[in-house]
Amino acid sequence: MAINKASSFSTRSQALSEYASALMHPAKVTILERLSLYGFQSCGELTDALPLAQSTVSQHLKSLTRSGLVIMETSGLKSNYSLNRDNVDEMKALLDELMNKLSNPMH
Amino acid sequence: MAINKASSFSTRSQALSEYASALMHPAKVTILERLSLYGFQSCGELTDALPLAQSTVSQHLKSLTRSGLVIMETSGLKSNYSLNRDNVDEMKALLDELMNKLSNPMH
DNA sequence: ACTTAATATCGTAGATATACGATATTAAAG
DNA sequence: CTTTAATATCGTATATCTACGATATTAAGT
Repeated sequence: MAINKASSFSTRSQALSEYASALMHPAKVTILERLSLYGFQSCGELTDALPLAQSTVSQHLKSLTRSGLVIMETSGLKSNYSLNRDNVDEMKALLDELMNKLSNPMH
Repeated sequence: MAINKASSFSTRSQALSEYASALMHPAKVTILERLSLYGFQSCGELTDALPLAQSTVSQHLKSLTRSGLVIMETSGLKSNYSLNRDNVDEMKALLDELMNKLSNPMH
């Protein structure tokens, strides 16, 4: 069991759910907000700002990168993370569309 | 391990993540859209519309109800589900706020 | 070369989500 | 009262997420 049925749904609702998964943990929301505010942040700066171990933060960053919302660039020893604005915009558009559907029964 | 650190974050980002969890599966997105479109739907109608077993749909409905986005009313043998508009609006406001933060670095 | 520092990865563990079939519950119909 | 129908719950299995400490990797500094 635990067969994956996600792929039987529309690509739009799949994309929506994948982006929603990127917001699923408060730490991830906070990371995205900080990346927007500061332009970029290293793993260490984010670890200092969050009540989580370095390995856990690195794990969250990997998950955000996989989701496409975040980009990593290395600079010497540091890894700098920043928002992928294109995909953030895409997420915004999908969420706006859904919110409009839910607010306005007229399709 | 697996200690729950979610409560160490702001109530706003916690609320956001909880609503995001309600969108985490394409089936849940589809259910919310159908509830908006049709006003209400029974478990059976939703099961007919989705490629999932009745018990799985019932489980998704329970999770959506727990999240506060959906309300259940029984009518004879049937359970009719509809959107909780107040909480949908709250989710919309939280998502709008986040999307604005992510689009516009000015706080 | 050696040490230090930043990050990533590994191993592990508990919690939760997804999925189903089988069964229980409950209301209506006969 | 028995049958039927709609839904919920139970039991179970797999997958994924969250979390950590320990370790590996890698770049820079000495």
